[in-house]
Amino acid sequence: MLKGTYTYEYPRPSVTVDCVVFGLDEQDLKVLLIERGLPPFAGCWALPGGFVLMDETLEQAARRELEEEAGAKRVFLEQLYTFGDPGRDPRGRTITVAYYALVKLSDHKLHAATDARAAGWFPVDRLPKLAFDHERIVEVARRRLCGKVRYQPIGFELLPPKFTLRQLQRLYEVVLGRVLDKRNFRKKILAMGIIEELDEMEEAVAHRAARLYRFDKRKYDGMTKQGFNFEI
Amino acid sequence: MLKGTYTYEYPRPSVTVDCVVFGLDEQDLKVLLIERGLPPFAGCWALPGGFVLMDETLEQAARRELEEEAGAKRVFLEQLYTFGDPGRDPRGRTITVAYYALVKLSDHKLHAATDARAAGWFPVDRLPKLAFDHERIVEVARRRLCGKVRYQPIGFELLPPKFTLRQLQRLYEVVLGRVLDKRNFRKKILAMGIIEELDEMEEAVAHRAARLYRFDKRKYDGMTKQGFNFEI
DNA sequence: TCAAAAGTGTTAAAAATACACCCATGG
DNA sequence: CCATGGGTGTATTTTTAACACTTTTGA
Repeated sequence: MLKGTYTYEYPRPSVTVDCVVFGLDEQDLKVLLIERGLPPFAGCWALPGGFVLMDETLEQAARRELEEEAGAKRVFLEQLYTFGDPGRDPRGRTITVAYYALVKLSDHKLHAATDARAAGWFPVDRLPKLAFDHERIVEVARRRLCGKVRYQPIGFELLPPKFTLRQLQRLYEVVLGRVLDKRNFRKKILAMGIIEELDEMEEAVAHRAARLYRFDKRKYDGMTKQGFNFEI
Repeated sequence: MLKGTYTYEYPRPSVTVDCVVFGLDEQDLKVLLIERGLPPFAGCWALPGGFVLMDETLEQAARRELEEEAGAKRVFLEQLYTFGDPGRDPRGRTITVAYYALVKLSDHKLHAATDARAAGWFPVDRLPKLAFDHERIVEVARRRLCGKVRYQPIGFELLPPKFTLRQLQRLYEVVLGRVLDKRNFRKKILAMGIIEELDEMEEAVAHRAARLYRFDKRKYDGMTKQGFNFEI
């Protein structure tokens, strides 16, 4: 991407991508934010993102930014919505294609890669003031996650590869914002037959150790072809 | 929008909107297409759409194109997805924000307004070859409609303001692609209490006339606030 | 031995499904 | 008088919801 002059017959907007990166820890659902170094909104927290290059797809742009700014590689990523109101960027008309990503906070190579700029995980319901219209973007992402988690098995993207049923239940409770009945939850999720019981137990807990499970994606894909529908 | 020269430090893509306009008639679910007059893809059928102007929102751009190219005003319109692969437009990098619209084919001021260019309604599962990646866009729109119609009362946007239960049922059958049980369907939809029974009957049919109903949006909005969830 | 979470079944209520006949109308 | 779709109820199955105690472990 050479800096130079590019001339067009009609004015064109800039196009960016922004990513709402969700992670789950013991306390809450969290969002990864980057502290902006440059104006506009210098010193303000913002979503990781940047300009779309001319020879990359939108998803590639989002993955590139995710890697450059958040150190996140090979994560679940899905297009969210495109925000393009005139005036959303004081520098001039900018259209941003927002994505949301789900990462395993246990993989904590994450903000390591964040070159020199401050990065941090913030509880999704106690965010600092954000740059641009990023608060609205996070809100749309939160709603999408809440809706989608119920009928697609994407929640596993927020957990380590091996997890307990309690972790899984807490995930749904946090994302959906309501408590679930333990026995009914376990019955339902196990009846689906898409999570595999392992011969391993939780370790180093100050109480009875829970069994570990793993999401069986191959089986899920097979069942999906047979008409199975995931639903919590 | 003056034609002239606009110069930037970095290259910028063009940004367009395209609309998948769905309508329902006695036979099928249909999509509105416009015959292209100019290259690329001159003579080919394509979705109505065009460039986003610098001072309008994306939705305004979509509504403007819908009105200019399809004569459709005040219709249900929702953002679908943004398509931006390099190479999807042979003229150069073009990112399109796709919308889908639902219109009442009974309002047939529709393709009237289509200035000089040919427009036509095509069955969604027997489309001609389309320009650009518009086939993919229609496919994404069809899936969105199929998913959304089940948990949001948007189907009514495809029917006249007063409709029979049979029409409503056929709508769901066509969109979902499967048959529904008449008695169970009527039971369920009436039990929701969001459609109002009118003192009017169908006219000029060669069999017993069916009662007309109307979607009660006020009531639906009220119930939604109380936690009601529409579901078919 | 205590605190903390793991694990486990049954019952009742609600929702979904399957299913068939008579009625009204216009041609 | 017949063809066409309108309109209606019940029984069965499935799904969901409510609910409490015993077990295991480490501190």
